[in-house]
Amino acid sequence: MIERSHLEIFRAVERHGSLTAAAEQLHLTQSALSHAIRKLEQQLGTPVWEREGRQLRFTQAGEQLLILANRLLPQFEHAEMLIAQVAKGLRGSLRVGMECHPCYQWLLKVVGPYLQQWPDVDVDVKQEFQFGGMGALFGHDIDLLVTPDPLHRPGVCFEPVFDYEQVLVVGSHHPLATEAWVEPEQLEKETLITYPVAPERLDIFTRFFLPAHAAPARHKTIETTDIMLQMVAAGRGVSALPRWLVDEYAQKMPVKAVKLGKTGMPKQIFLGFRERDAEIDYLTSFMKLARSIRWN
Amino acid sequence: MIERSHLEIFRAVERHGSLTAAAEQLHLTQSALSHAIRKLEQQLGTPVWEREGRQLRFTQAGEQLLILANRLLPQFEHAEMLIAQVAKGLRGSLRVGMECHPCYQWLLKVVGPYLQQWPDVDVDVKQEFQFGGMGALFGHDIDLLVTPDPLHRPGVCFEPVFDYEQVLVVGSHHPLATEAWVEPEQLEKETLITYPVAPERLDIFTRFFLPAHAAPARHKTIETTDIMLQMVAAGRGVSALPRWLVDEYAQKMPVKAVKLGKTGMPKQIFLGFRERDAEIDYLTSFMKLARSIRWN
DNA sequence: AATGTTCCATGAATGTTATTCACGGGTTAT
DNA sequence: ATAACCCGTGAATAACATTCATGGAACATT
Repeated sequence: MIERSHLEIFRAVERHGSLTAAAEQLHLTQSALSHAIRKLEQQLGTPVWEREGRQLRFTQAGEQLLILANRLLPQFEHAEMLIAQVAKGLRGSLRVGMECHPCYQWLLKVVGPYLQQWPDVDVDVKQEFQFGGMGALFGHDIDLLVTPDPLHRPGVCFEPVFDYEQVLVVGSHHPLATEAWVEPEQLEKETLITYPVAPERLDIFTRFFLPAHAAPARHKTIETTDIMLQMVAAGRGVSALPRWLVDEYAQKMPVKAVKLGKTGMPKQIFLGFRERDAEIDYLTSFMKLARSIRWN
Repeated sequence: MIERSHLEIFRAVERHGSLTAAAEQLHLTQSALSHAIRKLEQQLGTPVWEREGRQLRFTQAGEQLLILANRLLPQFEHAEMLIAQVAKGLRGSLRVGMECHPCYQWLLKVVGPYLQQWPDVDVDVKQEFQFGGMGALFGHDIDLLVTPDPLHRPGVCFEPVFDYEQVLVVGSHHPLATEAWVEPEQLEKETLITYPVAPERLDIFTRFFLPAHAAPARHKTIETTDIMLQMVAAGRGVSALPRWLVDEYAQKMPVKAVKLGKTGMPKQIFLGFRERDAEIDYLTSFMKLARSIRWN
């Protein structure tokens, strides 16, 4: 009924004082405006302005329309600007899903510079998914998945963004602290502390204990990295974490990293994304930035 | 660019989940919507939704449009409702101009019931006009003029709304308080207190003193009725006011009304309005109500 | 698998609407 | 008075929106 064009006419008429002048600004003829308003008046059932000699005076209905125009038109224009930015890939929101607990520390280091580089992109981090990280990616709950195990499926791509070594963490005074590496059997009397994740998704089980048909004495789960390492420092157990993470904590608490097996346990973190999104600049840019972050 | 119709489509699609269902609600065909959105997408330079198997998923641009739709459409609808009421004369604002100081007391008695009767009409009272009450009426600064002297001109109508008697007010202990009426000469040693208005617009001068070639000893002006009557009660002067007003104050302070001349001074209050506005219900209703208010 | 249903996209045909053009009447300024 | 300006109106036309008819893709059912 009331269309955006009507509001445009009202605003222009108010600004310029006459139909003719308003028409010029709108790149239309005076006649077009006259027709448009006439029709609107018929629909509304009331005149919106009255001629007072040569000039127009808004009626109360007209005043209402004017208020509406001044309130809504800027919103239309703002939205168009926003969408134009979205279209150009300059603005958007990037929802990052995490399937790897300690990676959160790593992500924080990436997000900082990224927000600088893309001031109009909002970054949102999600950590729990009803149907797993892949489900979240397919269901468009997230746009990017940080995971140590890429589950290749049509429609999604994975790119490795960084390599690291998974190590055993022990308290500084632990007997194993001085070993060059540990074998599974050496941990059979230890308490293993992990994040609360199914064992089949923990490399320490799938790639270390199981192949050797060994197992730790006890298995505890803890949600946060800080508490976990405090437990380890207190000699209450051992854990498996990325070396770079342990190195950071080792500066402030008595923990030590020990190689898992003689050759160590190399791991990779991947970023997964929907194939379709491969052209979104602010998304690929995130991956590029992620790869460039170096760890000493 | 983004039209109201686009927002309608978005809202309907969100509510019903499919183009077909949305089209039905909007009394259009599915094809119409498809075309409309296609064109919008071309203009915006970005798709607004994507097909995901059988159903649609909004893109980020689409989400923006959805937010816009949910914010703006209710405003359009509200404005249309408002204007419909204005058109029917059920809603509006009534700006009342006062050219008669003591009438303010009277107006208050009318406005109360009126606001009850017309809950959607705002009443605004103005008391000062750059070009007089008539000028304000013509200039659309006010819609209704309360005045004791109707100045008939083409385009405006006046209707008497109430008759009263203008009387002299004196303190209860004043020598004149016991008189049945006073003549101009009896006031030649008195101080006359009036509102701050040009003498030629005061009936006490034009209809009482001037015809008798008499005048009061002094003339003071006071803005408010309360202070004026306190001065009179204190014997510091006399004044001319409507009888109904004096009667009200006489209950709480020692003042008395005395007839001006043997026959008294009858007056009328008129309501003036633009001829054009004669059909506005809430305006004529005000006058009708004003006439019906009785004074004991 | 084959079939039917549902939903959307597309292009041509058809209405419908918006806009312009041409004109006339009214108002203001010179 | 006269000219300049502004608005309203109606007919002609250009632009647009909508429908119709059709086809393809994704599900659901058999």
